[in-house]
Amino acid sequence: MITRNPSLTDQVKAHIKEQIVGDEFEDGRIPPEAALAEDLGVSRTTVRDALGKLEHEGAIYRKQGAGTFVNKPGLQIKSRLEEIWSYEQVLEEHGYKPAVKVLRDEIVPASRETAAALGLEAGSKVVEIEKVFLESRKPVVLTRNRIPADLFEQSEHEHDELPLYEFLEEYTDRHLTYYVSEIVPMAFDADQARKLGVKKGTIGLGFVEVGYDQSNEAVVHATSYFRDDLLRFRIIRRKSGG
Amino acid sequence: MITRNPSLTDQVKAHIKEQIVGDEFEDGRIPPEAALAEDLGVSRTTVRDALGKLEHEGAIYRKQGAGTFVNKPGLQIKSRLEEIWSYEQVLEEHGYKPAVKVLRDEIVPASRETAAALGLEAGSKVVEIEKVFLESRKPVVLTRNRIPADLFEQSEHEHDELPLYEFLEEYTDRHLTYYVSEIVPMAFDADQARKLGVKKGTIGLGFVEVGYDQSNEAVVHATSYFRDDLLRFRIIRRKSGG
DNA sequence: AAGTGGTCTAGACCACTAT
DNA sequence: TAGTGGTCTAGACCACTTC
Repeated sequence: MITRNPSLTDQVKAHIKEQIVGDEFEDGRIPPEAALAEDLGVSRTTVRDALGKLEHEGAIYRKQGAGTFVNKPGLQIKSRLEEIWSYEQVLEEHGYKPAVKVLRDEIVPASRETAAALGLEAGSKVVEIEKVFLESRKPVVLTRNRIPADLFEQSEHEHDELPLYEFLEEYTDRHLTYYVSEIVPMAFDADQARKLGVKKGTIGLGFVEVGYDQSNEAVVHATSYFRDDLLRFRIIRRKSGG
Repeated sequence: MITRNPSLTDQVKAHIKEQIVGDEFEDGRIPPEAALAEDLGVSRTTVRDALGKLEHEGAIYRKQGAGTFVNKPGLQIKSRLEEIWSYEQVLEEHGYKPAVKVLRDEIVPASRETAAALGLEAGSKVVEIEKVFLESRKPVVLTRNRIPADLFEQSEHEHDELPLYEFLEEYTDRHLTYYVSEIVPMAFDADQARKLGVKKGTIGLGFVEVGYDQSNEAVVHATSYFRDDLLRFRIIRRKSGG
């Protein structure tokens, strides 16, 4: 199911990113687009697409008429909400060595919320997987994923400790492409608190999310809970977004 | 300080968006890019850029080889974190008729946090503006903006009830281009609770943000607090982002 | 005036989906 | 196999910053 090599644009992006983190640009000034294009033997469009991605993730900024520059503070932003795709990765970025523990993995009838989120009949069967992500034995993240059971060809599966998108590609023909996430501040209940290793009533963050596949169909209803003392999310908000 | 007319791309985007919300596409299917380009008399690149923006904001989705389609659920997502640029706008999207009240507007020495966030000497003067946003007399959002005082040519200013980006363009030569926001779940203290019209200890969301201008300089340190019972944020998280 | 990023064009070819 | 979106090219002109 794995597809083609990285696009030219992504190769150019990676190449420039390397030079940025290697601090190879004088005064944080990145060469003109035309020069980059010629040096790398690609069109200016390809260079611009690559720079656009780097700008979007905060690694560089551009000033019309002036040039393109390294954004040093932007490079240091960790756990950007828009870029999260697996919690192991998030914890690694923080310098942790993450571990995953599967607490539960079973087929249950969908709750009303899950059925609504996934567009299922009430009471349809879903696979529900509960995991905690830990760093040096301290729980940081608790997740509950619910996936329609009929997406799976076989009812048995291993590897449920994999990141969800890999798990889905392993056992179904669905590819997660995006999530819509609701951000919920909350006091943890007894169950959540116990699994996160904190006292009941501790304040933390929750996400209520629906994940969609390549055909824009809802494939997963997820709820996640985070220890605010160990992990805090950031986001870059841009004017151009609207 | 206002500049040129909307780009062709943005005009095309607006045109297609109109047709989408007007439900003018059969079966939610949007015409091929080549057809749109010819009909509108622009290049396919321009059409693609416009469609790319619409896809990014969740209004459409594309399937390679198959076509481009209206994303009905995506159209209904309100208060998307990435797109927020003024809280009046957010409240309007929710069908509220927002009001703004300026609680405070004064020049004070920067706190340590503010000085660090803005790269100022400790104790430098900053303009601090505190506002609440209300809907039908209920406070929903409380914000505190701190701007270096020496950005202002004159020490007096009116119109401090304007959205911050308009206020800055009115009185300084800085344009806000993006924010880096940290998301903080919290229990409101007595002061916050009183100003938001809730009980002390009520759980809500906070942002701690730094806003940057067109030259990537920090121009505002903002802290904002939200009533979770009246306003909840969402975000679209994409795999392509990384 | 020179240099740089921003927008736009016209066209080629590839990868994938549907039938 | 036909049709659609995805990638890439080469080049033109504009808007803005810098000197």
